Amino acid sequence: MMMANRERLLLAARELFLEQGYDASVDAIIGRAEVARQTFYNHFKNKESLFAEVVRDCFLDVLAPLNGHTDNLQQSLMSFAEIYRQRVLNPESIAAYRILSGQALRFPDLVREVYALGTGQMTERLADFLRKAMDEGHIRHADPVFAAELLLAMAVGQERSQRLFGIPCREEDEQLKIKQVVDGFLRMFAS
Amino acid sequence: MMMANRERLLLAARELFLEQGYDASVDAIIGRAEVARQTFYNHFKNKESLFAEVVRDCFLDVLAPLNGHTDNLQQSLMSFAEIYRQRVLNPESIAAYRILSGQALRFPDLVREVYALGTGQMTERLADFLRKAMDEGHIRHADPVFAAELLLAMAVGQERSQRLFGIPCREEDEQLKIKQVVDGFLRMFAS
DNA sequence: CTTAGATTAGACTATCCAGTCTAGTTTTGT
DNA sequence: ACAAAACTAGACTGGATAGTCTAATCTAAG
Repeated sequence: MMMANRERLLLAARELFLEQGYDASVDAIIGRAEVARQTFYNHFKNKESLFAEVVRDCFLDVLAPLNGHTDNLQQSLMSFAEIYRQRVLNPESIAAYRILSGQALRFPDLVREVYALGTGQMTERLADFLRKAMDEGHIRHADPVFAAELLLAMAVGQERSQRLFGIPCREEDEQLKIKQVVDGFLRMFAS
Repeated sequence: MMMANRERLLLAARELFLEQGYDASVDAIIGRAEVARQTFYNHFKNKESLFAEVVRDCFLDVLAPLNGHTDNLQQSLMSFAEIYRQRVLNPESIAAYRILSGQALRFPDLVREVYALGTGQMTERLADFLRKAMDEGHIRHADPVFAAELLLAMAVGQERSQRLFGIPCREEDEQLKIKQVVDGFLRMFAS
């Protein structure tokens, strides 16, 4: 059962880090995991290494799928944008973003790594997809990375900031917003 | 000279909070301000009230000017976007964003207030401007708040995230990027 | 000059925290 | 069954921190 305790610690730490940030104490974590102090240090070198492991997990959940077909751009991009928004705007992702950006000075390498695994990879994927669509003449030729970053930014709009800062968002028609964004994007890059 | 010490404390606290977040210690702050411990507590009830005051200052610096003329939309929006980017992406603003979002759970009211003063007001101004442009037929009618939030998001793109996470940004032609964003935006909302 | 308010240095309390260590108990593999 | 590994509770160290308090010094106004 060695793994059971390790998993309990990871789960408890994930919850507490997301709630309280890196300041969540080791005492609190072992308390929630219902595990002895020594057990914690059997499984992890120190608090930092536990944090690194938790954070790596969290940010892999951001990756949104993108079907490779460029024949129906509007539909592909809309379903991509919808899933991306879900992944990126849910409370857990927001908390992870908050904590990670807050620790960017303390753990610069970890934070860069995790960003590369999440948003970085997502940008690359989308850029590849858009490059293909450009080559096939569905949209105008332009820097695909620029276009990808632009679409990602448009898809989340100000909502990430609002959620990060605890601003109550006016509820809106999710689908309509996504359609407006994608249609607008396609009009920007119409060939 | 009573005010001198207060100002020294505010300045030192601003520097240290931006560097180290809310964890910057009172000792460090009075040390940098070269002021005695008791003096600190003469001027501020506690650390939290100093933090609130510092943070309110920082976020007022975000407001970007927007000339009221809708006759040359491209030019107005480009100069607006340029200044907005400068204000929002400079290292101090990034640090402020990091700290503020990190303290959103601890000081929810303060954080909401400061967001409303900064980005919130900026969104309103831009939305008013766009509404006017819509009414005058320069761009298509649409929800002006949605359009404003979209333009703000497009103007910063992924760069805020990259800077928050310490990702080295590929240097690009600032002006070209701004032009592409504004032109794209105008094509989206062409009447 | 005198006095009141501001300032100084620094001691002090009370709390919290990460990480180590001890000693006794349970689980696991063989 | 037995030994090794894992676990438990909890004490302990060393260090940091916010805020209070004291007593001495400085400054400015009357």
